[in-house]
This record gives sequence, structure tokens and C-alpha cells, in this order.
Amino acid sequence: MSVTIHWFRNDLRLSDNPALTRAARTGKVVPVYILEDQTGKGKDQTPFGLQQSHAMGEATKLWLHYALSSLQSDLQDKLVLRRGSAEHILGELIDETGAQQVTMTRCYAPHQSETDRNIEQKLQRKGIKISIETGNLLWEPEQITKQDGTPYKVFTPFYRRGCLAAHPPRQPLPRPNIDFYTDKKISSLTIDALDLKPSLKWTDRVASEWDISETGAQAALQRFILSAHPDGLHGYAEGRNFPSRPATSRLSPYLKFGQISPHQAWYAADGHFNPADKNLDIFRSELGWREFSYHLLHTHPHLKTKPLQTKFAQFQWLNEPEHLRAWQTGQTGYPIVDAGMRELYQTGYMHNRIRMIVGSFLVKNLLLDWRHGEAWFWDCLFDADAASNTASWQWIAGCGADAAPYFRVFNPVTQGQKFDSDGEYTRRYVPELANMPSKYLFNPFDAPIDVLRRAGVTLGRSYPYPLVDVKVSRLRALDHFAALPKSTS
DNA sequence: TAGCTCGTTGGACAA
DNA sequence: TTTGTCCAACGAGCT
Repeated sequence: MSVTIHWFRNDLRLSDNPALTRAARTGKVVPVYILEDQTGKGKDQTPFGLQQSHAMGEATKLWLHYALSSLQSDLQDKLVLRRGSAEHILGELIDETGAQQVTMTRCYAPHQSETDRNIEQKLQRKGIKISIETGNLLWEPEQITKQDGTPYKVFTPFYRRGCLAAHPPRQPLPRPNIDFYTDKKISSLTIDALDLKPSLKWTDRVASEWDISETGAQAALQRFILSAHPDGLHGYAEGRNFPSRPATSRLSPYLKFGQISPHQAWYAADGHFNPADKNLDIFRSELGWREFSYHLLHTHPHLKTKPLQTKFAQFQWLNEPEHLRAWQTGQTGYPIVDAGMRELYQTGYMHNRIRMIVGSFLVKNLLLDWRHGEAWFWDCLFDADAASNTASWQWIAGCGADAAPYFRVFNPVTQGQKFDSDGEYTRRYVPELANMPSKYLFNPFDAPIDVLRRAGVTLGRSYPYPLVDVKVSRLRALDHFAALPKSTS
């Protein structure tokens, strides 16, 4: 009897899981999830005193709790849950089950790649076959290079000439039939014993906004593909810019945990859309951005802590903890920024356009280190991903892979007027401004006193004064950025 | 090697 | 109110 251990990691799904399919084809399967205690490991000290570790954020833990619970149910309660070092636990399980093979999906975070290499060597020495399959990226990071063999640094050529010209992504696989290895002596922890659910009050409310399961992921994808214009893929090119509309896929957390594969998302519109449809093209290019982030992380393992453009290492960020706290808690005095930061805290998610606005505000208007923003998102966002989160923060800070001019600074007032013109999104998350007329909703500090009075707003009491003036702080940012040395890495 | 084009998402201001 | 132009400048990527 041939026994294979499938080690679940960021591939918490049964369908389109090449490594699990391989295990199922070989014989009996022992599915295992190992919670590796990373606290205190992989710490990376930045020059600004920011402690950045690879430990899971609170939102990640909460999502994982529910994701494992649904996976356990999908696997008919056969998922073995353990806690500790993966190398040690895989060794234990091999001894207990007599498994001759381990399958797993490739992960790309630098600390994971290192662990994988060690485990691969040790298992091979024991005569165990190990299969690491590509399941979570459409193209392997090292596979896409320029003609001279070096990695791309600009998205468009990476995606158009690199990815699209290479080969189409493989077609998704069906859910395999699994013959489980069963033995009462194989012990497993309960999900509660993994202690992933933070004891904070917000957790249940946050989790109730999502169906955290593989089925939930597929349902989200179907809703997005089949929704009528402008609330789904049919109106994606334009609709995705408006935070009050349900016009984005909201697949990011599912992709992060592998409850859906990018291949499934890539091909889901086939049969419903013209292959040349602009909306489909833009949606796929968003999947391309995810690939690009992994490509950058692969070529720059210190992406989380070190600016990709080395000239930024000397940048003089301000040290203003009260400003950081006001940004985190949605008390900056700029309603669109505060709405975004409160959406993040209340739902574990933030609309993409709003992410750019709050990011630009932190880095450009407040001149605070982008790594503070990255760390806060890492803790609060369900979809916080080792590649996308860091690459995107570097992008908005201007120190990453963005060739655009440094003077691009988002104006939180005009962005609000443009993309939330009726104020629906902003009023939802900043209810103390619910009665402000739209004309002054995004800049209540400009409103005449009688307008404020009628809206029941007292600046400094019911809603804060702005932390900084956007015009003044924009010019200050331009000065700082212009002073950077010309030559770069 | 030289030269050319282009770069996810912008803002301010003038006409 | 809308549209066009400039900001001020450079590296990536390709031919």
C-alpha cells in the first residue's frame, strides 16, 4: 500500500490542487496542516526601529481559523492538524504512517523557500520522494526573464512580453477522489487548540462579512463573472474605481490562502466573455500584478524591509507617532482616508482605490515610513500577502517598481469627489459626517459654520481637524522626493 | 552602443 | 463644467 502525505500550506482547496491530485493518484493520502510557530523567527530590524517579523498578522490568523475549519469539513474530518516545526512533524508522520512520498504546493516567501530546501534535502536522505508542485502562480517567478536573462523591473513588459508571450496558464484541474489513510493512532489537534482566533471583540463581526471556504471562494468568483454591468466583470474597467460599488472580485483573501487558484480565476470567464474583452483583459492583468509582486519578491528577498530603489535608504521619514495612530484609527480629518482606514479595521478589507489614497496620504502627506503602513496592513488585512502587500507599499511610496514621476501625490479631497461623488462609501464608514452635504463631505474644514451646524458636525469634537494641509504637505513631499540622489540601483 | 519610446491608477491651473 | 497642458525628469527595455 502506497501512502502519501499532502502537506497543506497556502493551498487550502481540493479543486485545482496539482500536489493534492498527485497524492490522490498515488494511493492513500494523509492530509496535514502544520501551524509553524514563527514568533521570534525571521525578525528583520529596519534602520527606523520597526520590528518586522514573518509572524502571521491577527487578520491572517482569524481567516486561517475559519479556512481550516471548512477544509476539515471538506476532507471529512481527515485533516491532521499539528503545531511545531514542519520538518519535525513531517518526520513524525512519516514514521507513524509509513508514507513514502510527500506532496506540497510551492510557496514563495523567502523564509518558506529556505525551509523547503532543508526539508527536501532531509526527506530525500531518508529515501522519501518529495513533489513540490506549482499551484499558486500562473508562471514561475524565475521562468519570466528579459531576453538577456535578467529579471524585469517594469510591470507592462513583464506581463505583456514576459508572461503572455511565454505560454498560456495551464487549465484548472478537477477535485480529485481521495482515498484517505485512516488509523486511529494518528493524532490531530482540534482547530480551537491551534489558538488562531484572537480574543478581540471585532473578530466575529469581521468574519461574518465573508464565507471563508473553498465554496465561498467559488461563489465569489461566480458572482463577479455573472453580475450585470456595472457591478461585476462586465463593468470592471470602470466600476472597479468606485468603492461604493460591489464591482471588484474580492477574491484576494481567497487567493492568499489558496482557497481558489489563479488558474481558476484566469479561466472562469471563458464561455461568458469575448477573449478580447477589455474588462477581462484588465482583470487578468490584475492577476498579472500578483505574479509581478512574486517576481519582485523572488528577485529581492528583502522587499519587506529594504526599498527596491536603494537611493531611498537615506530618505528622512518623519517620526510622529500621533500621526501614525490617527491614520491607523481613521482620525486624520480627511474623510475618504478615515473611511478607508475604518473599513480596513471593521471588515479586514479595503477597496483598492482607497488603498492607494490612504497609502499616498501616509507616505506623501504625512511623510511617514511606508513600512509602518505595510506593518499595519499586514496585521489588519485578510489578504495581506508577503509579495503583494510589500510590493504595493513600495509602489505607492515611490521606492518600488514604479517608473512614474515622483510628483504623483493623491489628493484625498479630489479623489473623494471623483470616485465617491455621492459620498455613499464615506458616509458608511464615517457616520458622524452622514448629514454633511456632498459639496463639503470630503473637506468639512472648508464648510461654512452654518453648514457644519446643520450637519451636526463640530470640528475638533465630533470629527477631527485635518492633521496636515494637503497643499502644504504635498509641496513638502515634492521637496523631499526631489532631494533624493539622481542615480539609483 | 546609441537612440528612442514608454511608464496602472495624478494634480494644478488656465482657457 | 470640461478639457488640455504642464509639472520636471529618468530608467527600463528594446531595436
